[in-house]
Amino acid sequence: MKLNREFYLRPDVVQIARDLLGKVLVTRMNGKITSAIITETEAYAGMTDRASHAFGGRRTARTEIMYRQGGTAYVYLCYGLHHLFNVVTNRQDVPHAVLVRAVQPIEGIELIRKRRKSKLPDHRLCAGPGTVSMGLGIQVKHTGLDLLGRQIWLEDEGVDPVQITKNPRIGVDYAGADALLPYRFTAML
DNA sequence: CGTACGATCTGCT
DNA sequence: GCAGATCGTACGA
Repeated sequence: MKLNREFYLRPDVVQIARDLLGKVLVTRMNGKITSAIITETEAYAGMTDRASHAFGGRRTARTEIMYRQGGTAYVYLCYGLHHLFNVVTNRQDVPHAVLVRAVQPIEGIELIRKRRKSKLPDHRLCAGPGTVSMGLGIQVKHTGLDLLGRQIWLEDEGVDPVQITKNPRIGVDYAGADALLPYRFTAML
């Protein structure tokens, strides 16, 4: 079952980041389905979070997507070459988002491996935010897509995540004190 | 306009 | 462990 709108509209983005562990991220590109279980996420708490693109209410052509209603895809280019996939949460005009940092392939593994051009074992194929998008075929052009649509969505039929750990986020040293917030969640399967 | 800098990955040492 | 890849975005002049 696809996660419903209510799941994404909930106000606590940190809770949603945790709840996304064990859920299934599915893409359908040119009729080809690939899917993977989410094992690592990070919460970005909108205007009050120095690590967020929307800090201070920053609202630009790129970040405009973050201000849409929960259940929207926010994809942006990082370091000029990586497409990072985020789940927008909360109601319209509250720019919260969850970055999906790692997944484990379950469906369409051959295609995922082909997209990745990698010989790594299955469970390491999409073990970082850039490789999640590459493996599932997600690109910047998909930013703004509705996650209740037919191209990218999330499902509830994953697994019960166990041994959830919470740590500071990666690569956000510029965020000062906010870099220490325990907004990163990792699950064992 | 010009420029500095990333919510990273890979391959080589 | 480290450097190089690579370019859109944001912001100041």
